[in-house]
Parts: sequence; C-alpha cells; structure tokens
Amino acid sequence: MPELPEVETVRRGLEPVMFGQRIAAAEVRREGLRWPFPPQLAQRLTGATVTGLRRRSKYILMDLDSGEVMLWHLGMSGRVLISGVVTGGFHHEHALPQKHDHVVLDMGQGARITFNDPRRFGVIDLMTAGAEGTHPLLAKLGPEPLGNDFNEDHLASRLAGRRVPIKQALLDQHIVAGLGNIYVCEVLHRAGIHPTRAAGEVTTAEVAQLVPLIREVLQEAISAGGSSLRDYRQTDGELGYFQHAFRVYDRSGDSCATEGCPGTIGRIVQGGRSSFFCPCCQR
DNA sequence: ATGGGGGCCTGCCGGC
DNA sequence: TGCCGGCAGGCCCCCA
Repeated sequence: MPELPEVETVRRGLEPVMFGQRIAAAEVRREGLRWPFPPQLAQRLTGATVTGLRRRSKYILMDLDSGEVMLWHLGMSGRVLISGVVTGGFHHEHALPQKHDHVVLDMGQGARITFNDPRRFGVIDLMTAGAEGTHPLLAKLGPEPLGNDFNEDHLASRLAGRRVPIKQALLDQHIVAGLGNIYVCEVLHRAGIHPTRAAGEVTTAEVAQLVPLIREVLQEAISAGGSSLRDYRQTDGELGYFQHAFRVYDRSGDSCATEGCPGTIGRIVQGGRSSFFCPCCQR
C-alpha cells in the first residue's frame, strides 16, 4: 500500500498528537507482524516521551527520550488511525478495537494511535538512537528522492549498464528510496519512457528529466494526502485523493491523458507487478 | 554483482 | 449463494 507520499501523510498526521507527548500506555496485541516484535516492546514504550517524528523512505522513525527509536513500516495494508482528539472542531471518539488492530498507543493527552494491518507485511522495531545507519532495513537504502543527494549524477550512475527494465530499477529501494508501483508508473508516463526499456538505455537527457518528475509526482501526491485505493487512509480516517490524478495506474483501457496522444493505457506484468503505461507516448 | 522467482498474509472482486 | 482464481501501495531471501 503505502509509498512515500502515504507514509509522509501519516507522519504529518502523527506529529501534532505525538510530538512532545508521553506514551501513557502501549498495548501490543500479537507477537509480531512480518517479523517478531522486539522483546518487551510494550514495556519499552510505556512512559517514553516522543521527541521527534521522522520519515526515511517508507519508514516512520519515532525518537523516544528513552534513547531508543521506534521504526514503523506499513507494508502493503498497514493503516494508522488517530482517535480521541479534536480536529477541525470534530471529536474523534475511541473506536472499538477492530480486527487486525495490532498495536495501540495511548498518549498522555488522550490521543489514541492504532496500528492496523490485515496482511501483516508491516514492521515495528526498536533500535538504539543513532543506529539508523546500521539497521538492516535502513542501511542500504538509496537517497531520499526529495533530498539533495538524489540528483542526475546519482541516478545516471546507478542506472548505467543495468539491463533491468527501468520500471524495476526505479522500484529498487537501493537506487532511490520511497517509490512504489503507483508512482513509478506515473513517473514513467510523465517522462515518456516505456517501462520495459533497459535502465542502462535511458538517455542522459531522460535521466535529467526523471529527477524533477519524480519529485513533482511525489510532491503532488503528498499535497493530495496520498492515494487511497483499498485500505489506505490518512490518520484522521479521511481518504487521500491523488488517485483521481492517476494518468496510468489502474487505468487500463482509458485514453491516454497526454495532450494529443491517441493511445490507450495498457497493462503488462514485470517482476510480478503490474505496469500501466501508454504504448503510444512511452517509448 | 545481477536477475529472476518464491514467499509471506488477508481480503475483495469477478466469473462460473 | 458459494467456490475458486487472480490480484493488491512491499520487500526479503535464495538460487543460478
């Protein structure tokens, strides 16, 4: 489910109710998700104050005054909902526990944060502060696509000589961290690049276009609160609305949105994932 | 090093 | 109505 824009939207939702607040109670309702939770998770969280909320790629990092950092990944179906607070004059009551609510945090001020994940591909872990660089899930990640380390030189050097399709290269989190299936499809369409083209065959000029287009698509999606297809929701339960701006993703059979292009959006499978593209204007 | 494919889970949707 | 196959915003791991 969540790619960078969705995770950033969740982070922004959590910030006002978690930053500077104490975790009064932590309920851990199963042993783990994709991997077992760290030992004594609930005890290690209880009483800690959140001193920072950061995002790295598709991970949310919560700094705790206990000297630990909690890492969340939402996998394919993870959701984070906030209840018990007033937003926009509306009071969100605590809901009854739902199926697949795995971890519940009650903050000192009354907000409740619930991590729900039906497919359980998500991750929750704890690490020592400052250990981000060595955490196995974070250590080898490529640069943040919205940061300065992601630029034409970096992308060109990582694509050079690679025979993998550009679609799969952009999904590779070691090359650039945070893109997923939706946004790679959208980026390649805006760039006019066919998803099956070998990464090493993407020209210098095209790489130069890809960098700002990746930033553009991600920024637009963040501004829209992410994309809601099936399970994703913002932390207040509202849908994201970038899905209305999709030009190719899940639009097989639609007319191409490119000005003057007579093409029809098609679908192929690459690396076991659907790729949506216009065979006419993507070459 | 690179690449391909399997596997982890649950839920939903369409076809028969 | 019920069953079954296919598919889903991710990513690790093993094999050649």
